[in-house]
Amino acid sequence: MNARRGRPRSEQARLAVLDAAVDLLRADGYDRLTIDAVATRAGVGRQTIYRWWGSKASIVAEAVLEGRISLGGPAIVDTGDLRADLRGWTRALVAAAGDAEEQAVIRALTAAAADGGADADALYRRLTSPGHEALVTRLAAGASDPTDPRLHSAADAVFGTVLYRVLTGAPMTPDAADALTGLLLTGLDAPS
Amino acid sequence: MNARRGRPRSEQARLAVLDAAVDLLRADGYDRLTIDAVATRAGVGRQTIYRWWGSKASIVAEAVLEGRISLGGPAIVDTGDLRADLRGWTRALVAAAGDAEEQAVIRALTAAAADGGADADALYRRLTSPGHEALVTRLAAGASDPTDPRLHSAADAVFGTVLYRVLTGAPMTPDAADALTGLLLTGLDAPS
Amino acid sequence: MNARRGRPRSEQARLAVLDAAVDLLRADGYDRLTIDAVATRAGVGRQTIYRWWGSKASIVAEAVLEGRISLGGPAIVDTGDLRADLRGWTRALVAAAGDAEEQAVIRALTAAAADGGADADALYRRLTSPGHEALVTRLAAGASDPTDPRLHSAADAVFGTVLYRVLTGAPMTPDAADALTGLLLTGLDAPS
Amino acid sequence: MNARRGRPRSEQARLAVLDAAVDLLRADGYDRLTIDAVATRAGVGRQTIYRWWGSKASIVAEAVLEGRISLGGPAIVDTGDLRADLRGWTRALVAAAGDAEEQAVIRALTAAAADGGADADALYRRLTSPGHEALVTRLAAGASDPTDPRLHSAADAVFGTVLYRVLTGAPMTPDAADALTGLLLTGLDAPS
DNA sequence: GGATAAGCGAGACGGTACGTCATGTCTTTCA
DNA sequence: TGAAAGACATGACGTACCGTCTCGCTTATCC
Repeated sequence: MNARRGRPRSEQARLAVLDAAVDLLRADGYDRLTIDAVATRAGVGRQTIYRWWGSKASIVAEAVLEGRISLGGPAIVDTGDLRADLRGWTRALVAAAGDAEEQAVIRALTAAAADGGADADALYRRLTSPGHEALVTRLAAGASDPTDPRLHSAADAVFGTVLYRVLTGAPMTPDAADALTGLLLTGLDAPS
Repeated sequence: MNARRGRPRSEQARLAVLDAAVDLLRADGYDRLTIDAVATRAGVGRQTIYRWWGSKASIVAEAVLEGRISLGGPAIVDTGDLRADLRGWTRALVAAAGDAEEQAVIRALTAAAADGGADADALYRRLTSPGHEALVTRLAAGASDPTDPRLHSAADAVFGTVLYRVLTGAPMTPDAADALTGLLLTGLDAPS
Repeated sequence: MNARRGRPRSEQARLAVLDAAVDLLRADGYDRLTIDAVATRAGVGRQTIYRWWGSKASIVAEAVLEGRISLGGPAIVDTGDLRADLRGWTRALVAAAGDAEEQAVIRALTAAAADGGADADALYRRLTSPGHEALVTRLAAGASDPTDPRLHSAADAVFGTVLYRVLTGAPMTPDAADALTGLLLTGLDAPS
Repeated sequence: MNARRGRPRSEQARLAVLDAAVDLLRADGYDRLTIDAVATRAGVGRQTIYRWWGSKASIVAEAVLEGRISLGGPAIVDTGDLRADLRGWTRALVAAAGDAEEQAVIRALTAAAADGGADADALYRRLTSPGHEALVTRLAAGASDPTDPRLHSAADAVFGTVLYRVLTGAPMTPDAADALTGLLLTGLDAPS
């Protein structure tokens, strides 16, 4: 019986907005991403954006939720050799963070989270949590105590370091990546 | 002799601008900090700001350079007990980062660095480097090899983690601080 | 087989629209009268208005046609004394035009006629013609030549003057009304 | 001592705005005259218009004050023959009011006065008063009593009738003009 | 000590984007 | 098939800042 009255929301418009936003974000960065530009590029009325999103951050958040934008790096494999798996994955993450376009996205989203409205931090959490969770899971699989809270600390340290280095304009080198994984894994090996 | 002709730059105006910028930054955050507002609050013509700084980031950078804004936390003491010293300092840093106003500044400057113009990353480096250097120095003093590059990695991890947790809206707890220092120091104890 | 297929037009909706339009017109004036507001107040879909009227002016025109809005002043009596009848009626018309709400309607409809779409002048004619015709009829009853075209000129002069004075923000006084009727009746007494 | 500080108002911009407004008014009518369009055509920032005028009506009012727009018809001559002079002038006024572009202006300004903000009626008065005053003066020159208040009533009747006929979409014919002047002059000849 | 020069507060300039409002059209469900 | 609901693209509104450009005034050095 209940099926909402009135014209239903246009899925086409929704997708066009998200596409346009991601394109412009990659091309120009977050601060030069304007609602006007998104609307124009998407071929959509400005009011439509305000109706459903209301802010740049909301649009980007939805793009993140749909997986159009992510920061997790590649998936983590489990070969049984934790040290090798983690080293490889961290190197890959660092390499991704070294890419210019990827960096633009990181900066854009960090800016969104930082200058941020109410939902901005949630956005950031959503953005990094898939990779974060995957990392914790892989660490737990190789750990003596899979519930050790230090696993989360280690994962925070990995993402935090990558982010920090991007923001200082000095992205990590593969050596720095190796040093970090070594440090953290050795630390985790010891009892807390 | 050449001692520049014309009216010299007004130190009073310079200070008023920096004061106003810091006040507004703390009060409203970086994105709501406008040149207009700074000029008005400082009782200064807008052109004067453009003449000497040219952008929001430049003003904030100068405030950082003058020590009006810093992110380093307290100074690191050296009692001979590296573990205790580092644990105490990290807890203090984390406590500082838990303060609402301090958090506003962190977010503000992160936003500046992230959505960032040309000088933004340098600004960020300048902002964190005093604390970063002090941390590396203290670590070196207690390390078997004071030139170990992993010292920098550890310092990056500390600052990166604090930053990352602020951005996700979940600032670190004292326990998380302890876990992180334990992890890193244990890692550093082992040979690379 | 019934003549008209489908759901018949809702008389209730039609009346609600006209009521709402007149209310809003009196309250806010013509320029602040919006289709949106009429639809909302009438509890009617916007499309219903576009289907049957298509413009603000059309709605107002229908309200005029139904006598919900008029500008004619009172009815003209015929006591046999043309001068007295006309003088009394003109005074009444002028008094009506001095009323604030009545003035709002006059201004509203004049605006409609002036900035007007295609039908606006027709609206204006419909609005004033009942009073105009009644006035010509009364003049004809007292005139030596009931077909004298100057009767229409005199009627135009009466309505035009009232309108003009309202628009200049200086509504007529009873004395001015008397002066005008005197002028016109004396003029009509003389042969053309 | 006092000489206003800051950049002085640009006369060029002011003139460009007035020119653009008059052009667009003549071309499109008052309701299709938008601030946006005026700014664009004048090559002026929108804010500049809002700074000095704040509304369409204010711009038009200033154009009227500067004589760029008027409704008075031609000047009234005084050949000694009042009847002939007035008949000629009224015919000219009616002829002018029959011109399509002139009519657009009349409608535009009537709309402005009618849907009108605070200053709109003053605008209308300013618009018609030069012609009105000239007419009263000419009537006074031929009248037995130059202070007769009926002279103003007659002038109001002339302008009011012309306006009314334009608004009803039935502009006056030369014959109607003659009828009106005849009516009023005969009325004025008789004692009040 | 008068000329020259540069910085100063003030404030207007042409712009861009904002977020809101109303328009007229279109598309759904319900009666 | 009419009517309500309500989303759609469009475009003007008035505001806030942007970065630039005159102004008159002030404060310095230089001839």
